[in-house]
Amino acid sequence: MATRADVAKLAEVSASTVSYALNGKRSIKAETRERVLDAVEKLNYSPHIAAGVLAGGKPKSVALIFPSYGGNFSSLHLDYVQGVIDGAKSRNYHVIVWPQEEVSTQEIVQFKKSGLIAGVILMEIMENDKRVKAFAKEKIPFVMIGRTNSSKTLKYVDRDFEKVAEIAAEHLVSLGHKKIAVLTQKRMVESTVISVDERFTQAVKKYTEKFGLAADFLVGDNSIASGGSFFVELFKRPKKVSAVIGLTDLATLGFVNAARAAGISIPSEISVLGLNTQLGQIDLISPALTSVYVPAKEMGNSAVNILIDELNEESVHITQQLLAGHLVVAKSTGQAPK
Amino acid sequence: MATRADVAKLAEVSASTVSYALNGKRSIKAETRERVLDAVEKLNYSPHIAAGVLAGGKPKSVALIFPSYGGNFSSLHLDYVQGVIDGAKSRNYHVIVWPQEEVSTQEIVQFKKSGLIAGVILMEIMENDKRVKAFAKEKIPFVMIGRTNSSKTLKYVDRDFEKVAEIAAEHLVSLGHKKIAVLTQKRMVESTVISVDERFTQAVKKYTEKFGLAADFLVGDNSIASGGSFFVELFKRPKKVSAVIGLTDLATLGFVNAARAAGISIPSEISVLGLNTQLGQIDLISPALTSVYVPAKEMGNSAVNILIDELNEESVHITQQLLAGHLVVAKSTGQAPK
DNA sequence: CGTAATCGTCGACACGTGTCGACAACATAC
DNA sequence: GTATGTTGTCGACACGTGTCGACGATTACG
Repeated sequence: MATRADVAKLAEVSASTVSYALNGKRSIKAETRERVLDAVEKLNYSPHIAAGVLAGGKPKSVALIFPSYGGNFSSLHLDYVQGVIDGAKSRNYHVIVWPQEEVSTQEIVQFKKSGLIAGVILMEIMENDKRVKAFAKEKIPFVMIGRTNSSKTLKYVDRDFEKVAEIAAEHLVSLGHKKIAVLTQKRMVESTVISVDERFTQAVKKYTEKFGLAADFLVGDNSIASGGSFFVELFKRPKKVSAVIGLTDLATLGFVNAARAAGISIPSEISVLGLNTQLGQIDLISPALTSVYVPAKEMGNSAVNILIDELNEESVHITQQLLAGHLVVAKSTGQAPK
Repeated sequence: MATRADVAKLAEVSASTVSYALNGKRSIKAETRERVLDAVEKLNYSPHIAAGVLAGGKPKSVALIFPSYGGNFSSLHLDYVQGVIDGAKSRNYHVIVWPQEEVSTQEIVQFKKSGLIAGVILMEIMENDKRVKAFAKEKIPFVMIGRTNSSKTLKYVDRDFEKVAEIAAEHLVSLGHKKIAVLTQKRMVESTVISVDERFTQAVKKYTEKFGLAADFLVGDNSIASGGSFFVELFKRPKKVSAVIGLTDLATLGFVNAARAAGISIPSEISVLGLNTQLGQIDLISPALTSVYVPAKEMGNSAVNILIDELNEESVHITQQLLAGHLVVAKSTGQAPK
């Protein structure tokens, strides 16, 4: 395999000149650089990464804690990871993944000391996350996908719950809806889901009020069965609603299925709008669900970019970012019945 | 950060003794090793990986081509990846992921030359896969998850289609079924799905015959709608079947939903058995689907173990492995109606 | 007791790169 | 003309580890 010395010899320059020609840290005559690049091409040279790291070069790798699979059928995590990988690649970084285990944190700290890792991307953030504390203590740069209430000073990418709620409320209002129901999930202990759900619920509360929508919040869990119960509960009430916002995938799906089974037409009798969902991406629900999608890939991409910006600390950068995602209007929402 | 020299000084031995005490490549007096290990502990020393690689040590990392997300809702890929990561970790290897792009292959070749990668895990194998050719040409060790018809001499982990078919056929026969239908997918061009589906179809053909099951093969695609069509087609026929094997997730789901909507009871009127599915893992289908699950994590785990075995080439090892996965009996299959 | 083999340890070197200081050539300013 | 940068290049060294050859100490064996 070709080394810097080989390139230097072929280009008839010194070894250090080759380095500078390649990394641009000192000025090199254009003609010389040409010669070097030609030689690089001819020898198919690429710098030995380990040697570079050892010699004090900054590592070009980022660690990613790979989520433990939670058991729902969401492709969310896959998209996060893909966003991170693509983002890293576009900036010439590599991604090293770790399983999400207790020991991993300690190992990453060591790996960082080894010089192979520049920073870390975390997902599935929990309240009082031990990893967060460990990385902060060791001063290892990290960015979170998601956040907790105590994340004020940390770097993260998260959903813009308020914006999503606003988009949703606005959409329904624009269709003439006045009374709606919101299908929420009951608080789950020690999970990232807690805050996500609470935040969404609060945001929806805020924006439905703001837009003058009467919203009824139903609490269940994220399952098909729960979706069916929502439907039953809703239609035995006297004062009916004309639209429903579902905050969880399975419950929303269950609701739609129950409605169809009961002969209730969507959207002519009731509109259904999904938030925080991946459902629309697949042909799983009928009619196709109008939703505000989770911009998962973008979030992953953004996270890794924030991290790399920090590493290069070229200037002051964004350290916290909220992404809403777009409303995709499909077949499940329509004009409110008169 | 502590280096080997620091450890050596504290343990009052030479630097090389520290190395040998840690890697066991030369015999060291037990008492000396103790001293070294104590010093390592005290200084929280861990070897600088990049330096090790540079000095000729074998890299302890494996590359994984991260699948491009195909758009179905399967968590299959997530499980593969998790299996690979866990397996690698249990053998003290790290996993570096690449997006599945044309350029990645070339980059991995370079990375390998850089000495940071020992081998590669491939998934989503296609016929005439360029990556396979490239790695074979460059003599980079790799293991595939999945295979093609021309994989005879390559290393891979794949599903044991025959065994799965046998399990399925046996289960239905044991419940007294005589006539069944099989829901298959039409050939898709240039995708890993081709061979998987063909292999399953052939295997099912073989074992239904072997067990004396009359099987009717219906061809559609993997969608809810297609599942509905299957149902319609099946029930307008004169000679009815008592059980159905679904080879794809969405079609199977569509079939079950259509049956329920039509008031056909599962399993008392018709049994449904899913192969090659992740469906049962989630509360998405009702009644719960009896299935032979894809042992995706095990496959990932196995693949990385085959790779690492090869790298260590301690002896002759398994180079090809077929995994069936277990039959999980749920609520969707029962005795054939008389 | 003498010789050979083995054990345990040490010192030295190579691996390939990043980067600092030095220095010649050249441009700029007065 | 001299004094003062600026540009372009080179040589040298450090980074931390794996491992080879050497060598004294110990053991085995006749």
